[in-house]
Amino acid sequence: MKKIIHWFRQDLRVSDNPALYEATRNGQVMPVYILDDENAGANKMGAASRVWLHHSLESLNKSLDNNLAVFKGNPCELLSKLAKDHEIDAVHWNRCYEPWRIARDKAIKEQLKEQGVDVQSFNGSLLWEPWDISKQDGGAYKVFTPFYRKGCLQSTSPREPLPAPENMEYIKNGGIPIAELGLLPEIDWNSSMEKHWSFGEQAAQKRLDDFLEEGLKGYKEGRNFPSQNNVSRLSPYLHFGEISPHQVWCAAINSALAKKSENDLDCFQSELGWREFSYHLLYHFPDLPEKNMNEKFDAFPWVKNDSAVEAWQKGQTGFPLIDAGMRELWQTGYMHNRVRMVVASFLVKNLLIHWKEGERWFWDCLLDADLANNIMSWQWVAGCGADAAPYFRIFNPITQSQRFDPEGTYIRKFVPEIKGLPDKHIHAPWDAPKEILEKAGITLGQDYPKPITDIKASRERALEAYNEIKG
DNA sequence: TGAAATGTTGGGGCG
DNA sequence: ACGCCCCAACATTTC
Repeated sequence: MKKIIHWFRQDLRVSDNPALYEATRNGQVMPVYILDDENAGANKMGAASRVWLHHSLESLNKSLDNNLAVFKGNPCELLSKLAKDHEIDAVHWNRCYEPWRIARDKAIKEQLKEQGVDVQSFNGSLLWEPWDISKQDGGAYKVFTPFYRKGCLQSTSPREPLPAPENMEYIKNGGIPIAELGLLPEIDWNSSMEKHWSFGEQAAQKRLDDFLEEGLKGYKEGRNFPSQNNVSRLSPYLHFGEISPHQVWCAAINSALAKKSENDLDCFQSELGWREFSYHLLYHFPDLPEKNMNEKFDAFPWVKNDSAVEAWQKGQTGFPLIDAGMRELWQTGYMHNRVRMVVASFLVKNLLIHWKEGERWFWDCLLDADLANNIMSWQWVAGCGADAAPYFRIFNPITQSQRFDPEGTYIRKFVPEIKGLPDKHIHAPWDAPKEILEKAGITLGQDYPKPITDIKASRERALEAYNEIKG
């Protein structure tokens, strides 16, 4: 019997966990989690993510019959010491792909090997490894469609999920209580957010099942409407590995509805494909978090405007759809994808604020904050990323609102102070006739802000700014 | 995974 | 009856 540490990182589950599965087949297991704030640098986990992590660790610990050993500190030192103290034969983990984690893990592997400890790493969180997908000429794909269709879909199919290990034999160990990681905030802003979610592996499976039963039908169209329940809302679970993309991919293919609506299935799978694309790009272009993929944007005339940024963050821009989205983010730790695109376009294009500013806010507020996805998506919206939206594609927040929230259901949920406005005027209150505003009990500038910018003028200003760098 | 400007077409009102 | 204008409605181009 070998003695093996399974180091949990972004794989907080026991089913379809390749590294854990192999460990339990080969010996006794010490399950370990280490909160590493020392190596992350600028990419230290945000506040909302920490709340999610807290609850997910509690859940995982239960699944492991309270055998999860939790630590805070530098994983290299901690693992090295644990291995010595407990005469460990091997350390297992599932791979992570953020540049700082790759560098850290490489150093840890060397350290442990030097100590005579075997290290095994596995793929637990990507359908295709970034180094297995490349163009004919050997280079990395920079365009989504060929990456996905030629690269991924014509490569080997994702594996079938593994079962949860049975009859695990644990190696007892200390560690600290999860509460002592200090993941929950001192001021209680989290409990209202928590009401919107269930945490942990079983909750993830239930969310997947519910989505496949209720949301997948009509996904292709319905996913655009923030008041409809057609999106999966699996992103936080995927980020922390409470569910694997393999489990999602295979369950979707095998679901009852998949055969009936292939378009919906294809569309949903391609969204998982975008996740793969993000990781692929971050792996091959590790300076993406700091640098514009398109260097022309280094000369872009970004504007500094703290009060505009603050209005955006707090959902006080005077544009109902934007404000609804930003408040959904603040209140629930999540924002519907369509609305993410609209609020991002507004910040970057109508306000000319650097995408990094929005990226940092999302990083801190999103429960699903994920370096690869967040960076790729912001660069995509800003127009500086790989296969990005062309610079002249500027969302009109009013048109988007009329098109994707026609009855104002989503707006009324998160911007209740204007809920008395009729559908026709809820998208642009400043255009409503006086008597209608009065009837709804709204004085613009008091009960709800006047718009902080002129959409037509700011659009033209953005086009001029982009023209400067077009070259 | 846009929006606005510009171009084209065809039906209806009207002198 | 006919031509002219207007303007939706749709298509194409441009940003």
